[in-house]
Amino acid sequence: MIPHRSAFVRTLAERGYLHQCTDLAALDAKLAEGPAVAYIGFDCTADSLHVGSLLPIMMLRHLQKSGHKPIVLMGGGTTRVGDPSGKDEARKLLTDADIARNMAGIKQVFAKFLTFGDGPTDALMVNNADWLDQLNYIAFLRDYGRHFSVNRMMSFDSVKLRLDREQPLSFLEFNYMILQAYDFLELGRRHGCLLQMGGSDQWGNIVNGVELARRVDGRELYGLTTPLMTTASGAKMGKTAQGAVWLNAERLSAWDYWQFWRNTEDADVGRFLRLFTELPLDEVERLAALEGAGINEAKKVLAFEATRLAHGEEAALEAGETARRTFEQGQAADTLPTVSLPAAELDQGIPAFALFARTGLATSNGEARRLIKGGGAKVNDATVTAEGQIIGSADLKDGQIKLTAGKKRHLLVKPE
RNA sequence: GGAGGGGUGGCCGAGCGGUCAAUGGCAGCAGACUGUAAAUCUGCCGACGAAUGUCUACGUUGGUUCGAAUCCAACCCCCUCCA
Repeated sequence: MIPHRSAFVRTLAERGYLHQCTDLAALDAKLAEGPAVAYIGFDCTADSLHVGSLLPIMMLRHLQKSGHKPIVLMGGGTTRVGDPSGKDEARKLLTDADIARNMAGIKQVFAKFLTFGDGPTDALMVNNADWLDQLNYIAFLRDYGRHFSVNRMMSFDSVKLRLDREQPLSFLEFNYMILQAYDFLELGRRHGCLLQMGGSDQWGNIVNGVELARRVDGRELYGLTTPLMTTASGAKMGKTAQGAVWLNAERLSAWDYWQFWRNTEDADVGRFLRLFTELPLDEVERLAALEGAGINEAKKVLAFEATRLAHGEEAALEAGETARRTFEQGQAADTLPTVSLPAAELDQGIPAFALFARTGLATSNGEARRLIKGGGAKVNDATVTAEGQIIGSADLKDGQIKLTAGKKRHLLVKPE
C-alpha cells in the first residue's frame, strides 16, 4: 500500500474506517495540502443519536483533530422526505416543531465529540432546510433534474430492494437521493466543502452529489464511506434489551452505556477499540491480542474509553467502579441505578412480581412473573422463589434493597 | 377507470366458520455451561388475575351465524397487468 500523505486518510486507513472512496489518492493529496472542509449528514428523526451513528461521528472527530473543518449537516429539510434506505415502510413525516426539538438534542450529543465555533477548523452545524425550503420546483427540475438518470437511480440498492420486494416506494422518497446530492453541491458552494462521508449505504447518494457538482459547477468533490457496522455474529450493532443504545445521558445512563461496551463480543474487541476509542494502535494491538478470560481486561478498557468520549471521564470511571463492585465483588454498589419508593409502601410490603414491574426490570406484571418462574429474579442476591413473596422494609440492607433480573441487570430500591 | 392478488402478534410467514391468544422461523427474555463473550442445549415469549378465568388482538366499519382471523357488504391502503 502506498503510504498516505494526509494525517486524516492515514488515520482512517489504519483504524479501519475506510470502505469505498471516489478517488482516494486525489483526496489524500488534497487533504495533505492544508485544511479542508468535509461533511456528514444526519437526519433528525429523534432527539438524540445512537451508536449506529457513532462511526460517522468519530470520523468527524478525527477529521477535526487532523486539522480540518467538519460540518454536521442536519437533515431538517430531508427529514421531511425520508430516505428509502431499503426499509419497507415509508418513514413517518415529522412536524417542524419535532424537527427543531430533535436538532437541539442532537447538537448536545455532538458537543461532546466536536469543538464548535467560528475558527477555521471549528465544527459547524448547518440545516439543509435553509436551502431546500426555498427551492422552486420548476427551476430545480430544469437546472438539476436533467442531470439525474432515472435508469441509474433505479439501480441503486436502496431503490432496487424496495422494488424487488414489491414494497411501495413513493415519489417523495425517491427524491431523497436527489436532494441529498443537491446538499453536497450547496455545501460545496457555501462552505467550500469538498468531501462527503457516510455509511456504505450512502454510497449511491454520495456519488450522485459528486457527479452533480462536476456537471453543474465543474468542481471536483470526493466521497468516502465506512464499512457496514455489524457485530462479529452478524447482528446489527447497537441494540440492547432496552432498545437503541443512545448517546445522551437522558436516554441512556452512562452506566448502561458502559455496560453496552463491556458486553462486546470477543471477536469485535480489536475492531471496536480501533473505531470507537482513540487509544494508540500499539496499545490496541496489545489489548486485542489478549485471549480467553484475559480479553475481559480489553473490554473494560473499551468500555471506559468509549464512555469517556460520550459521557466524560468522571462518569466513565464511576461506571467502571460500579461494575467492579457489582460483578467482581458481588456487592450492592450504591452507585447502581436507583428507584425510590415511598417509605410507607415499603413498610406495607410489595409482592415481588409487582416490585419488579414497578422498577422497570420487567415491562409488565406478567413478564415479572415469568422472570421469577424462570429463576431469574433476585432480591439482595437471593433468588425469589414465589412470585407473591412480599418485599418490604424488612429487606432493607444499609437502607436499600438490591434487585437483580438475570445476570446483568441490577437496581437499587430506596425508601423516600 | 377495468381485471386480478394482497393487508395476521416487534419482523417474516401459516391459518381460511368452532378445539385460535392464533403453526413455524427470526428477534427478545430467563436458566444451564462460561469469562458480565460467542456457540450450544432447555424453558418462556398479548394484558390483567393466586386461579377455573376475564379482557384486548388478525387493515377499518357494519352484517350473517349459537359461534368469524376465517363468510358477506362498504370503505381505506398496497402490489401486478390493462386504459
